[in-house]
Parts: sequence; C-alpha cells; structure tokens
Amino acid sequence: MGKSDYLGAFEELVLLAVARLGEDGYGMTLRTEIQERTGRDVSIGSVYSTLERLEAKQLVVSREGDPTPVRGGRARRHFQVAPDGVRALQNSRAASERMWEGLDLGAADRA
Amino acid sequence: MGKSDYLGAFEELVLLAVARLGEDGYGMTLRTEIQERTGRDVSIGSVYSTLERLEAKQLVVSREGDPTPVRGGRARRHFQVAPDGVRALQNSRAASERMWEGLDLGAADRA
DNA sequence: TTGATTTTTTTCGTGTTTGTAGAATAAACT
DNA sequence: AGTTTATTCTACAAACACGAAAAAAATCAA
Repeated sequence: MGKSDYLGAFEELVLLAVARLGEDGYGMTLRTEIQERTGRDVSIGSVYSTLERLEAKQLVVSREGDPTPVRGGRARRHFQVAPDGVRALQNSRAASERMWEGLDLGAADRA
Repeated sequence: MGKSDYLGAFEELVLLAVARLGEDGYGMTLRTEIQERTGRDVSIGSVYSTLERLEAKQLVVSREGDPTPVRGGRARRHFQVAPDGVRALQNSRAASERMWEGLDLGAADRA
C-alpha cells in the first residue's frame, strides 16, 4: 500500500540540492539552489516538509549548526545526504536514463 | 495553490512510456514498458489513473482502438503524447540535467 | 443462434503519500 | 525592545497505488 522506496519528483530535487551543497546546505540555501538551477519558484515550507520526510526515510541526516555566528537569526540546521540517499539518487537516475535512452521526442510528436 | 504544471515522478515515467511506444501504446503495453525499463513493479491501476490525469492536463491524447482484432477482450485505448506533453518532458529533463550537472555523489557521501 | 464462458482491457472506489503554502514560533544579534 | 534569520506547524490539494469490479469482444456448446 502506497509504501514505495521511490523518490517523489520534489523529493529528488531537494535531495539533489542537499548533495550539491555538501555540508553547508540548510533550508534557505537549499531553496535558492533549487530555484536558481530549475527556475522554479519554491516555497520554503515545501522544502522543510520534504526535508523532514527525507530524514524520516533516512535519506538525509541533519545536525545543528554552530549557534555563534556573527549575524542575527536562529541557528541553522544543516543537511547531508545519507548512504541510502545516494543509492536512491543513483537508482532514480538509472531508471530515468533507461526511459530516455534512444527516445526521439520529435518522432513521438509527429506520429 | 497546489496548481503546478510540473510532472510528478510517476507521471513522467508514464509519459515517457507513451512517447516510446508511439501510436501503439495502451494501458497494458505501457505498463510492461515501464516495468522492463525500470525494473519496477507497476500496478495497472496506477498506470490508468495517471494516464487519465495526463489526458486531463492535455499532455496526452487517446483514441479508441480498432474493435476488430482476432482476439478476445475489450477494445484498446491508445495514447499519444500531445505537444504540451513534449514540452513538459523537455522541461523536466532540462531541470534534471541542471541539478545533476557537475555533481559527484561520492563526494557528497564522503563529506 | 442464443447464451454461458473465457480473455483482455478499462474503470471505480478507497486509502496513503507527496506537494504546497503561509502563518506562527524560535533563537540569535544590536 | 526590535530586527533578522531560520525553522516548525497546520491544513489542504494533488499524486500514487491497488485490487475489485465492470466492459466488451471473442469462442464454445447445445
């Protein structure tokens, strides 16, 4: 029942952003990374709830950021990809590649 | 509000399968195409409800199959990718490529 | 030739998971 | 206290998933 290990579309985006930003990624920067790369407008709430789901599935791990930076604002929560997250991304990419392999979209359209 | 033109993960899979099979694709064959390419077990109900959603969004079009083949069974409903569907796939691929671009998953993991 | 049976495919009904957004809250600095 | 930066909460919509049920076409049996 609905319990599948496959990534949702937005989950994959967030997970990729986490992977890209390495140890420094956190809610705010993950959001802009996605926005800049995809041109898509992303609400911060979506990012956080997705991060929570990814962490529940053990695809990412988080840690509290240093609470002593020279700036205002609450401490950051940094995210990193967990081993299962790497695998999930690899699988997802492999499946996608197989589906795109040799496909000519023009032909599909013309037919 | 929740109204986005972005493809869901499974929607993209189904749309790609439709594109691959050209004019001959219909529920059953689309299902096996996805299964064979991705190794993922797909329920027929999911395929159909997704096809309906895609058609409502005008990403695919369907037509009744010839009801005179030499075999039992109900007539087929064939699907083809519509112009908007082609665009949706292109966009989705472009975004994905930008997110994967230059990413080293091993590095993300080691960090 | 009618109607029961088999085959193939689609439709329905229902429950779960993901996606989306914004308001509320928290924690740090000045 | 006020400002800034960031996360958590809440609520609802959309997407996904499954199996049972229904349809429609062919075949078989009398």
